[in-house]
Amino acid sequence: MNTITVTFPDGNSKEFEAGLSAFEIAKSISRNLAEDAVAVKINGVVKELHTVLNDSATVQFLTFEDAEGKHVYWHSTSHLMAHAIQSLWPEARFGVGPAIETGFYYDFDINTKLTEDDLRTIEAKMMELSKQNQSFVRSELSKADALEYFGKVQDPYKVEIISEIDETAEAISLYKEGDFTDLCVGPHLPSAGKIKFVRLLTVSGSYWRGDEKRKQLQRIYGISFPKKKPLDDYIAFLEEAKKRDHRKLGKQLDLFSIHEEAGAGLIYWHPKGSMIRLQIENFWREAHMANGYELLYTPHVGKSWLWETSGHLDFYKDSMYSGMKIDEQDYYVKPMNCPFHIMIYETKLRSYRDLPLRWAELGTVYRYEKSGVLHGLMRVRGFTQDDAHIFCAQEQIGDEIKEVIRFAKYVWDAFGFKELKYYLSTRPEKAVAGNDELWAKATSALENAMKDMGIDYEVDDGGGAFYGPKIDIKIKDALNREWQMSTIQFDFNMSARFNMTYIGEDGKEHQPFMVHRALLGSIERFFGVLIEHYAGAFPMWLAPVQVVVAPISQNFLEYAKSVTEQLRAAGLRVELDESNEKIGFKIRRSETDKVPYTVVVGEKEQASESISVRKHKVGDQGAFPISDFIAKLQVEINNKIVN
RNA sequence: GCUGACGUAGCUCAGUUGGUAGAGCACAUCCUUGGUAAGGAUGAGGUCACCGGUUCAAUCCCGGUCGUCAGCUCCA
Repeated sequence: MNTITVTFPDGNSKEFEAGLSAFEIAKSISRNLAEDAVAVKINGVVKELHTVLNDSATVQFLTFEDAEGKHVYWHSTSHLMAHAIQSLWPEARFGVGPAIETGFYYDFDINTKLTEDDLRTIEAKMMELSKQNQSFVRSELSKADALEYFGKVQDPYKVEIISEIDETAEAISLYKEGDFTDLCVGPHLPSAGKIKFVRLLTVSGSYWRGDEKRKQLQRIYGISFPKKKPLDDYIAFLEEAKKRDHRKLGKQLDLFSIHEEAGAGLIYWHPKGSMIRLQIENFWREAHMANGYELLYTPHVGKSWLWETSGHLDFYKDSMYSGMKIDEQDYYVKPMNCPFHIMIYETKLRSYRDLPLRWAELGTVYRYEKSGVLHGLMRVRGFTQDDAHIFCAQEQIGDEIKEVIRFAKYVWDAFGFKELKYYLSTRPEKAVAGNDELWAKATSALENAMKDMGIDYEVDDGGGAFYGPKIDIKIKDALNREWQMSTIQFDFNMSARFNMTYIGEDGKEHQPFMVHRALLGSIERFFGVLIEHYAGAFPMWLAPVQVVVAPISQNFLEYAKSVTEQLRAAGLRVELDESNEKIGFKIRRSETDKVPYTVVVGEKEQASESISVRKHKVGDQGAFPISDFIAKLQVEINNKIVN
């Protein structure tokens, strides 16, 4: 009998008989391991649990806790869902059904339009099938046989996929689970019984192969878990996200509105929202001035010459607000600020001594976004970019990029976002501007800046804009969701089209490098993310109302007014609750408004010239002299403390 | 833009299988002057998104438009 050596991730190894399956090996080690394992990694490749080992190998058992294990688990769940759909609607034809980062989906073609209720029916069917605990069985066919098989079951989608597989490819694999057979590379769970808790989330349309010219199939998204607790946690997470939805909180807290009769995707900032925005902008301006930027203001419209020169009328006319005639000339609302900054650059002959120029503007732009993509503050038609353009000489690009990254980190830190992720996007196929040399220099400037700063980054090969490479920065919010916010992009297109130059040390004309960067992205979207991040409970420095003063009864209104005046004199944003309500009601109102502090004053406080302080979500803090309270709040504001 | 769902008072929602509507909160007035998350009474408030069609009659059925929501596609 042959023996093989199996090495485990912890470095230990053990002898086994050849010909045992990974599952049997797991069982011999621990019953729990065999129970929890969903797949196995043999010599670094993910395989099914019943894969037979004939040679010595490194073996790592994957459970649902591993990302790769989850992937297998969810992929098998998508098959189980397709199986359930096929049982319920036998005419169903299937597109693709992969696992995704959180869960899975499957695209399919059936005559019925599914509703939320149907999702519950499908879930029930899946549970019924799971109880049958059928194995996932792999089989392999030649391309011709596979085509014949799916031709016979008349699935045009699978036939299309198979017909595109390379002739020279090895056998095509199918997976059968019960009476459902699917084209699939695997790997899968040993059997469907491992799928214990399933939640189907949404049903919607999706284009076959992502092509908007082709048929729209129905797609169901779902997620599944081997235990109940993580499913409950996930549902709780979804509910928490729903509670924090900036559209809901924006209404509740009276921050902003959108008016269908006045135009979709256009934001109205209410007094409280405006106050928060003012704080954001004040910080932004001061930070820029303190970090080597100069501030600009530029117009909102420009003549067609500008947009012809910039190329926007060629590339983006469909998403520009249509032109308006003024004095027989076509003017367009600006979709970008860059051309305006360039106009300022070109008002005089620039010398290398002037560079780098760092010009920043909170520039409001308008872009036509398709009606179906608008989403609260996150995707709008009119928004204010926290834009800046850096014009510099080639030898300065490395330092400039580093400086932008350092500054971006500083700004995100101030808003309470500590975790940033960096992505480098390189030259795409569709690149039309710049030559090989420019792309190479700019790309390495971006890459080296991150390397020098010890920053980990991922590379999105070919993900750059057509006019230059870029770094994108994503942030993680309080619910661990990622948002793409900052972008640092080289632009070879504008500088060339506007024929920008500076006179170098050598007395000759050179084309400056142009870097386009936005940190917050758009103020609107940033505000949306901020609302959700803080769940509407803004830290003191941003809170539109920092303190509510609530007298116990009308008898103490005069004292309450005096307290309010003192707090306002210290620069705090204070509201006095003069309403003829009980203190309990006033407290409730300031709590639901998420005001950081509520100051209660009555007979006691008036007598001792003090105030009682209640902190949002925490409760009564007891009595303080007013000056102590002011000093404490000023520390909180100045240090941008997040509670 | 595409597929589907949806649009009733300022907000959150009931309701009418076709006979023009209701609650809670918010708002106004009055009573109450109360110590840490909702005191009481009364009142006002709606062209049932908009435009057409069918019908004796449309908020309800049909068509279109606008908008919202979940995705898809897109995002300089």
